[in-house]
This record gives sequence, C-alpha cells and structure tokens, in this order.
Amino acid sequence: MGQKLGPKRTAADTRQLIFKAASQILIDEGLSSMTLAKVAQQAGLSKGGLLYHFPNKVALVDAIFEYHNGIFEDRLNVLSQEEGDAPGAWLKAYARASVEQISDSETASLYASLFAAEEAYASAHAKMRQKYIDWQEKVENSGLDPNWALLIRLTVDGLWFSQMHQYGPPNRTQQDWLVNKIMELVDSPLSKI
Amino acid sequence: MGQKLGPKRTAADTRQLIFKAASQILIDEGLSSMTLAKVAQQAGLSKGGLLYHFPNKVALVDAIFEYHNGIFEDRLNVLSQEEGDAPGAWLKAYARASVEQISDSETASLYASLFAAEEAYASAHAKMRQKYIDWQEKVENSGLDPNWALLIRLTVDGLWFSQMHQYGPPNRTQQDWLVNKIMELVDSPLSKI
DNA sequence: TTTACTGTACCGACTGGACGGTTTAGAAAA
DNA sequence: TTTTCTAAACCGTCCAGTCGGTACAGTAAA
Repeated sequence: MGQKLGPKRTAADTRQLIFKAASQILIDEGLSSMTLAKVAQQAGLSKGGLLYHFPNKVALVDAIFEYHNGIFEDRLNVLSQEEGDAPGAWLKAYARASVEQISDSETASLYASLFAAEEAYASAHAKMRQKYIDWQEKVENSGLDPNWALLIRLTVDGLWFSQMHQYGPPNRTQQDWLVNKIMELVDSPLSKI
Repeated sequence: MGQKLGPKRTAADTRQLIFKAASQILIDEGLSSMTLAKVAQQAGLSKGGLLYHFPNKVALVDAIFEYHNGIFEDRLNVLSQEEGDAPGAWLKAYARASVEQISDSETASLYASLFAAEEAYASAHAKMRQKYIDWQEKVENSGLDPNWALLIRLTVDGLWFSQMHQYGPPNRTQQDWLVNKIMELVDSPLSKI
C-alpha cells in the first residue's frame, strides 16, 4: 500500500499508442473510417483523451504524417550512411528505402491511405511536397548527371506508386530484376554522360 | 411549323453536363467538396434531378471514372495507331498519352482527386487496378524485353505520379529530356530481347 | 380533336445518421 | 491541492438519400 505509481504512461507513449492505433485503422479500413471515436477506441482511450493529445483531427493527421515520414527518413539516413559517398550513393539509398518500405503489403496499404488523405488535408500535402522537393534536390546533387538521376528517381517512384495502389505491380522476380537494374544504372556509364 | 419538340436535352447530354460539373469541382476544390448538392448546383439542376440520372453517389463516382478513363484510352488508341506496330510502339503511345494528359495542370489536379477517391470508392479502385493490369500486359507484349518494358512503364508512371501530386515534378526542360530519353530507351538495343 | 393516360425529366423539403468538437465532472499522480 | 489526464454526454453541422410532387411530351382511345 502507499505504493508510488508513476503515470500509467507518459504522454509520448500515449502518442505512440495513438499512432499505432490510427495506422492500423488506415491499413484495415482506410481514411474514411478513421474517425476520432474509432482511433480513441482502438488506442484504448476515450475521445476526450485522444483530443487531449491532439487538439483536432487536422493536428492528428499531421502528426501521423510526421510519424511515418520520420520512420522512412530514419531508414533512408541509415541506408545513406551505409552507401557512403560514391556518386549516386544517395539515390541508391532512396531506392533501397523505397522498395523496402513499399514491399510490405501493410505498409503499402497504409501509404495508400496516407496519400489519399493529402487530398483533404492541405497541410500534410504541403509537407509531403516539400519532402519531395528536398529529395529531388539530393537526387540532382547525388553525383550523377542530374537528368539521369531524375529518371532513376521517377522509376523508383513509379514502382512505389504501383505497389502502393496495386496497379499492375511487378511480381517478386520482376522487382528483383528492377532493383538490380536500377543499381546498375546508377553505376553504369550510361548515366555518366 | 408543327415542329416536334423533344425535351430540352437528352439524358445523355445531361449526364455530360454532370460530368463536366463534377470534374470542375474536383479540379477546384477536391473530392471532399464534391457533394451531391454542389454537383447539382454546378450542373444547373437540383439534387433530385441529379439523383434521377445517378441513383447514388457511388454510381456517380463510378461514372466519372469511366468518363475520364474513356478520354485517356481514346487518346491512347489514337496515338497507338500513329505509332504503328514496331517493337515498343504501344509503350511509346502510353508514354505520350500519359505525358500529354498530366502536363496540363487542371488535368493533373483532376486526377489527383480521382486517385484519392479510390480510397473511399472500392469499385472505382477495382476498375483502375484492372486497367493497369491490362496495360501491364500490353507492356509485356509490346515487343521489347518485358523487364525493360516494365522499367520504362514505371518511369512513365513515376512521372505521372510526380506531376499529379506535384511531388518535386520535373520542369519543362527536364520533362522534355525525359520524354526523349524514354523514346530512345524504347528504341535502343538495350531494351530489345 | 378532345380527353385520358403514360413515361421521362426534374424539383426541393425533409430525415436520419455520422462525425468533429465542446463541456463538464472527476480520477489520479505530483 | 494543483496539474495532468480521462470519460462520457452532448451539440451543431453536414450530407446522402427519400419522397411526394410538377411539367411536359408523346400516345391513343373516344
């Protein structure tokens, strides 16, 4: 008795719980089913509790974007470290990170919902646009001919697109060939005018 | 005299009017603003009148998809005729049709809304998935090495993706270079079996 | 050629439910 | 006893879909 209890969890922990809950709903049912009540329920708290952590839905959606983008960028940074600083290193890391994330079908489904969400959530869309602008800048400065580098980036993005929406996506064999070819193209003289 | 008068317009005409109205709303304000009331108003009729032509919103959205997909495929067929049946002809037509459509910023904005809509409208999504499966089949049978053909298709799709969402899209110069290079790649021995 | 009827196109008030957000009351840890 | 956090009832708005009705063109029997 008189046991001293800390808070059940910290605010940061609760936020993580909310991100996980919201993400699971996005994977299973999509954005249109992601109501505040449902997120709260899935996270094991009340709507009021949820809104204590995020003042409104826009803030929640923005935070979910940041959360998942953070995961992607963290991974991108790790892979980028691994690749060193040879010409095209960053582009290779971008390709590897993209393929890695989007090959998991749950992640693909999640991103399909997130990208759809941008239509209704302008601030999230603006954030993503800025990310791509930053990435494109890295692409252009990755040590390859900028045009070729752009072409390769778009190929990766096209793969992402097709996996995300399941638009005639490559099978495993095709994907392996593609990844190898992309890596070759980064290294090959073709891309070094 | 004794002129026989029909209704002010035919049902088909009214449907066209509705497609135009709905599309304009998608361009200007996005899917979340495309309510039945607003579509009706924009088309110059009442909600009841609108629902006379489409029994519910799902049917309307499906029809809008078919309408725009029809426009794309018509253009694709024309360009495909033009290209003849040299190896890679269909892939070139696909690239030209895609770039042509998505380069217009209103069309890009429209498609961004349409693709977002798929998240909430399963039947529209299924239809689009089937389209891409059909296209991928044509890609594989376009007379090039199927893997290379797939890579080129994904590059085109990536360009589409970046233009549609304005994710670090290429500028005019870059786009011209890309299109030329894509055509070259189709023709180059690299992509031949 | 009048009258009665049918089908098509269209109208707009209304309803029922969903959902974002507020409020209030209070528990629990510090 | 103040701060942090939770719960749940409640409110207002929005919106898809319903429904009773109007307008009018063609059809055909009387």
